[in-house]
Parts: sequence; structure tokens; C-alpha cells
Amino acid sequence: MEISSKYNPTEIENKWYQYWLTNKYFSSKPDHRIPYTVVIPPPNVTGVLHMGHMLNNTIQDVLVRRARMMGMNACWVPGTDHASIATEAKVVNLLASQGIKKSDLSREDFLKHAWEWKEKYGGIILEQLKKLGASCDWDRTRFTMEPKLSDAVIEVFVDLYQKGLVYRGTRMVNWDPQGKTTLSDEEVKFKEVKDSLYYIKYQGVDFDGHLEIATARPETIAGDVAVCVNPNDDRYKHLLGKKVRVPLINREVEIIADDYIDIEFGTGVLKVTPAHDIHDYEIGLKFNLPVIDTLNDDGTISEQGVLFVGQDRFVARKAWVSDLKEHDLLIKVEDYVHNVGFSERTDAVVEPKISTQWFLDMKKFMEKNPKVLSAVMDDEIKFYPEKLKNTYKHWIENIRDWNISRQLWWGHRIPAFYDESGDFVVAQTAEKAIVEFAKKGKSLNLTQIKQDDDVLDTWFSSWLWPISVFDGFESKEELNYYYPTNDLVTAPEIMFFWVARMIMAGYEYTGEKPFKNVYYTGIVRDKQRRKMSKSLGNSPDPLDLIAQYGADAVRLGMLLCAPAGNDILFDESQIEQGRNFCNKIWNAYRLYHQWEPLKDVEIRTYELEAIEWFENRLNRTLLENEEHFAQFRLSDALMNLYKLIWDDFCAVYLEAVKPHYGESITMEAKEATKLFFAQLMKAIHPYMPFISEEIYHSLFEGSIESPCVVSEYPIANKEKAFAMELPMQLVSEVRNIRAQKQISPKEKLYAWMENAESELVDFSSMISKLSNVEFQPNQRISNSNQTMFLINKSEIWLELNLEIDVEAEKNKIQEEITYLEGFWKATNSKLSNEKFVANAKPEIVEKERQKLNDAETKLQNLRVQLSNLS
RNA sequence: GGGAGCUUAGCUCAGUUGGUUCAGAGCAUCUGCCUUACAAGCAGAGGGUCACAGGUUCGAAUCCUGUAGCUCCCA
Repeated sequence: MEISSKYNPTEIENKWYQYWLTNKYFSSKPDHRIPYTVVIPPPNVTGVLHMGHMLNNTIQDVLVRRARMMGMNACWVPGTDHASIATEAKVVNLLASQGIKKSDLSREDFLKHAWEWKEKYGGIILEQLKKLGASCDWDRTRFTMEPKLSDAVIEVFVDLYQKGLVYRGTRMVNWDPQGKTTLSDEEVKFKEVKDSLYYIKYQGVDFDGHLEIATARPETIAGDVAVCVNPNDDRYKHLLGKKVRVPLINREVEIIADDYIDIEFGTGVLKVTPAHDIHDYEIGLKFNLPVIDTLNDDGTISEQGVLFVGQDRFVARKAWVSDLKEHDLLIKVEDYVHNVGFSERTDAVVEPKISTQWFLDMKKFMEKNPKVLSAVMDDEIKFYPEKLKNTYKHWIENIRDWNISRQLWWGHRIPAFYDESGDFVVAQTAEKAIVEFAKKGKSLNLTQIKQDDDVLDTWFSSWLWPISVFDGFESKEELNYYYPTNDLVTAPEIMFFWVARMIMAGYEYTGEKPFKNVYYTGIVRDKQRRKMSKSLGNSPDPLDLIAQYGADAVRLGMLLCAPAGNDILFDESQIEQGRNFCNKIWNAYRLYHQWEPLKDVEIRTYELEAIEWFENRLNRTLLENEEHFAQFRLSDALMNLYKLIWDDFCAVYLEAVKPHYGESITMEAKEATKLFFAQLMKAIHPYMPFISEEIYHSLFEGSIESPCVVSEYPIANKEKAFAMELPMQLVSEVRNIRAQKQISPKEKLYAWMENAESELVDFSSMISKLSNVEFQPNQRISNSNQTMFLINKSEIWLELNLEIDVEAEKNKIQEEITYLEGFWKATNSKLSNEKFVANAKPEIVEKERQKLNDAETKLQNLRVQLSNLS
């Protein structure tokens, strides 16, 4: 049957993915084998597949598929997280488009809508991962808000509360006015913003004149309760204790002094607004100042803000400025660049706000679990790349309490129950809460208590993921087998949100690390180094790419250049390279397939040599790759296989065993080729699962014991892993001479080897086949149209059917002699240096001696040739 | 403002404890080829003062110090 000269991935991919699923090759159950476990970083249910997911999941799939082929019980657990704030925003928007306001709905009704939304859209991303070829055990798909996982979250909250690690407290927190919720410190992203710095007059009350104050946020003036200077600032010492009038508001406030104030900044005077700035808040606490909150939860000015009530904070800012100007209280405006916090989910400018929230006491937690830091520092949990250990250490050592409550409905509702007086207990259920109240001497019924309205931070459920996906809070059965997991693949930006916290939960709840290795991927960027994002519109749709080039091509394109921790600069040309590689493999198969082998004909010398040669190349690559894989150098391993297949297998081996025109390959050689091809497909399978499975099956025409996906990964035979570089060096040199002298590859040339090394002699038939050169067994008869070159120490004489330019030959040889003389001199001076011989390692000195000897041999030969030519 | 890291070919990157497998790979470029699997291909070639300046050493891309530029994290 005729096979197309172009590889068509679509049909093949669907066929094999279905085949793998049907035969349950991805499913895992505990058994006698060594487990190899990976938990997926749960994508957010609102997400659709983007390039970052592609990279991340391709890497995981490579690791998992290889482990499976290495005979381990590979278990890759998929799932999604509920993404409180993002999902709630989506649902609110969807309802708004239907004319429904969240505030008109009860909590229960809203959640009903949210679950509907989740059922409809929440699984999309997992379906997309299948297109990529992800070999997850889909029967194990989990969701952070499903009942069992929710129970675990509540359990943990109650437990940590009872241990005194979770507490309720009033603090300055990050407020997202768009999401209308607090955020943890990690959810605030600082960005440099060009703003204005306004210099404003605060009139003296009990002194003449005024103070000049610089602020970027005039809309908060209504919350001013003092002005503050540095106690060492001579400009203002005489004014301490006196009063100024807050502009437009006319509140009288005192001038106080504190070391915190930077004399250099602005005018050296700070307006103190405890409700809206963390530092001001601390000064407020110190001086016992009142707190005037001038903002509503949605970022508009509150009643206490007096002016522009109900206006958005940024509108109010402009209004304040123009009013100040009108009253001649604005002195000047300067350009001002500073860092402003934005909500990681909604991108709204975050407001510092005083609020009562639930916190996890991190200092106490770390004292209880010192392994969280030491395990990483001591490489018990290994980070790839290692340099990220520093970042981790820095964060842990400066850790602050974790704000775990969110003013949202979609999520795990905080299991705290309040009575009418505001007194509260923490318990798994309302019924248990009644019991808790009873212990406090309060006899209440269910209608007299009310559960906390807030939910928990999504990461407060994700941090349990490696334990909870195995139902580890319920039974140890699967946990004992699969945990700790092997490798975690994630982005460095998730290190604090998730990686660190999983390590915390791991030690607190299992006394064990959650994983052995953490592989940090980079960020996928475009050629201009911009992060690929939907808003920039610079990201191709991964599914379109798969449709156009095939999943294998996309996977290869992503991984060809993606060292751990490095950003990858994505370019469609890389995917093209992947597609071309698929096509190369495809055509290699076509060639193999069309060979009609000769039975009962003894294998030819050039075939035998080619087989011997490739066997060594194959084993050498496999050997090198074992090291690459051990170090998570997936790109290097891939490049090695790429070159092995393209250069060694296709360009050399197949050309070498390919029969001469009109002849046929021998049965034995075709059989050897089949086995090589199968080995190659197995070796590349983790990277390119589809095409490898297709060809693997075709090679054996359905008569195979197991499909590629669960076949044995090839192991290097160390005895047959020589570099074997000399034969091809010789071939290249001949081709080069042909190119230079414009001699057609079809013209047969005659050659002699003198002082030849065995690596050339042993492969002379193969060399002969590839270079169309016939080696003469007899002694060389010197004549004028011969040219000589060296391959390592061996002399190769090539007879050409054209007059040799003797002068040019002499020059060529002279050039080489000059180079070698320089080399000899350098090496010799090294060896005659007593300090070198004394200090360098013996094997290094020996190596140098060897080099010197080799150079001498070569020089001797060349000098003889030169004199022969003269 | 505090901390960490990076700088090697036109581009993206390797370069393990200092020592000719130390100056490499892929892509791109250039030259010649529609050679009976593949032009999504074949055969060749060119290209780097290893950011800069010092130092340590018999020997430095590799270790140390400083300078410049870039990146990330934290406040």
C-alpha cells in the first residue's frame, strides 16, 4: 500500500489516545511495583489551555511516560481547583449579563448558579490536555471542592485552630475593591506606576503659616488624623505638639514625631491616615490615634470621607485636586514613579484596609515544622534549578501570617460559628458547634448561631492536594503507597502560593515531604520577550497549533529549548521544526517499509558494519541520556535523541544499509533495522507519544506483545557505547573534497589508508558505501594525482581523476604542520613546566603526554609527505 | 529601598569538582544539489577577545574583587 510522503497527525492521534484509554494504560492501582507519582498542578476551573499549561504538562507527561516504561507504577493524578475569586467573578458577570445581581440572591441560590457554571465549563481544560496526549489516570480526576476534599479542608482548619495556629484578628489587610474581598500578601502584585505627587498646604492652627505635605493620594486626606515629622528634622522641631488644619475638612490634627519618617522624601512631613496605609496604621497604634475609614468596600468614598461621597476613589482624587487648587491649597504637582499593588486575580488597585480576618500564624507553624526550610536547603526536596532555593529561603525567613479568609461565597465556608454576642467557636458542623458552645456554658440551638460568611483562600485547599487526592485525611491506604510523590512540575511564580505551602502541609499532616523533586518551568514568552497572555493577544491558541502541526510537533517545539527555570521564547518555527522531525521519522519508515528483503542471502559486510556502528551510537546516546534524565535535563536528552534519529539513523545508518540501485537488502539487515527503529521509537515515545506508537505498531504489523506506551524503555549497553566518530569524519572529508573539486558523488574514487587505526579499517565497507570510495588493499603506488589528508593519526590517500596542484597540496600540508608545531610547542612547554607536572592530577599530565605523542606522529607523517611532494 | 541571579556565534541556549571530547549544539545565514524515503529534503561552509577591568593559579568561560547592562523576588 502506498504511504503518503507527508505525515498526517490528526487521525493517528485520536486513534491512539482512544486506544490507550480503552486499554487503561494510564490507570494506576497500588501493587508490588515501585510507585512513580505526580500530582498535576490543578488548573483553575475557569481556565482554558494556554501555552504555559502546554509546557508544564508536556514536561510532566515526558516524566510520567518514561517512568511507566521504566517499569514503575506511574500515577499522574489530574484535577482542577475551584479558584474562589476568579470563578466567583465569572459567575457574577454571567449573572449580570442576565440582569441578575449577586446581592439579590441568597448564598444558596448563588452557589447553585456557580455549580452549574462549574459543571458546564469546569472540565474544558482537562479535555484539552487529552489532545496534548497527557497520560493522566483520568479515573482519579479530583476537584478541590468535591465533598471528600472539602471535608479535608474543614478538618484541617479546625485542627489548626485547636492547635492554636489559626487565629482571628484585626489587621491591616489587602483589599480588592473589585473582587470585594481581602487577599493574602502573595496575591498582591506590585507594579511600577507613573503617578503624580501633590504638594498640599496644611494651615497652622496655633502657629502662623502652614506645613507643606507631599502625597500621591489626596483622596485619603479626609482620613488624616495627624501629621508626622522626623524627630531629628530641624525644620520642624519647633512645631511639635502644635496643630494644623486638614485641608477642606478643617479637622484640627496634631504634629507628632516618629523615626519612620524619611527626612529626604517630599517635604519630610507625612500625613497620617491609619485606615489606608500600613505604616500610618502602625504610627496610629503607637500614638493611639483614631481610625477614620473613608472608603467603602467597592472603592468608593464612604460617608466618613465627607467630600465626594459615593464617587470612585480615582474620580474623587481628581475632584480633590481641583478643589484644593481652587482653594489655593495646592502648591505644586510633580511626576512620581512608585510601586502600586494590584490584585493578582482582578488587577484592581489594592487598598490597605483594616479588617477582622482569619490568619495562620506562620512563625509558630515554622517553629513546629523546621523541616519546611531545612528539607529544601539540604536537598531532601530538590529544586531544579537549584538557584531557586535562595528565593525560597528568603521568603520562609521573612514569612508573615497568612490571611486565609476571603469575603466570597464560592469556596469552603469557614467553620466558625457565632452567637448573638459575637462570641464564636470553631467546629466542623453547626451541630458540633452547639456542643462547643455548651462546653463554654452556653446553651444554644441551631437558630441561635450563625456560621461565618467568609470562605477560605483557595490555596488553603490546594496545599493539601498531594495528600487529599489520595484521600489521605481519611485513610492511609493509598497514601502509604503513593506518597511522597516523586516530581512536581510548576512555575516559579507559584513557589510561595503553593509549593511552600504543600511542603508545610506535608510535614504537619504526614510528617513527610510531599514530593522529592520540584521542577520549575519558565514562562512562555513571545519573541519580544513579552509574557504570552490573552490580554496582549500574543499567544497562539494551543489547540489550533495542535490541529495544524500535530501534538507531537507542538510538544517537541516546546521542549527543544526549555531548560529548567529558563523562560522559553516561543516561536512557531520551533513547532515547524517539530513537524519536520515527525515527517523525517515518517519517511524513514516509508523507506524501511518499501524494502523487500532477500531471503537466504548472507548479510553483507557494509550492512554488518553499519549495524555495529549504529548500535554503538544508540547505546552511547542512551547512556548520556540516563545522566540527562537524572538531572532533569529534558531538552538535552531530547536534542540527543533528535540528532541520533536524524543524523545517525537517517543520514548515516539508513543510507549505509540502503541497497544499491536494483539490489535488495538482506533479511538479516532489515530485521536489525526493525529492531533499531523500534528502540528509537521507544526512546522518543515520552516526547512524541503518537507517532512513536503508530510506527512501533506498524513495524511489528500488529504482532507485538505490548504497545509502545507500556513497552520497556531501552537501557544502554555500556559495553557497546563507543563514540565511533572517525568513520564519518572520513566520509565527510571525502564529500568535502568532492564539493571543492566539483567531483560528482556518483563518480567512484580510489583510496588507500596508511597507518590506519582500527576504527577506520573495521568500518571501511560502510565508509566506502557512504563516500563512494573504493579502498585499495594493495600498497599505494605513488603518482601525481593523489591527495592526502589525516583522520586523527591515519593517513588517507585519495586518487583523483584530475591534475593535482602540487603547490596547493604543499601549502595545505604546510599549514597543518604549522598548526601542529604550535600545538606541540604549547603542550611541550606545559610538560616542561615543573609546577604543572607537580601540581596537576596525574591523569591530566598523562593526557598531555599522549597529546604530545600524537602530535609528533602526525608531524612526522606530514613532513614525509611534504618532502615527497618536493 | 533590601535580596537573588544573569551576560558565551545573528537568535535561543549547553558548558558538571579550574586542565584539547574547551570554545560547543540547535535554529538562522551562505554555497552546491529536485541523488530511485523525505525540498517539511540532501551535501558542505562561514561565524564568538566567553559583558568589561583587575586579581588568584603552572593553567581561568569556569574561582575572587570591582564596573556596566539586564532579569526576577521581596517591602
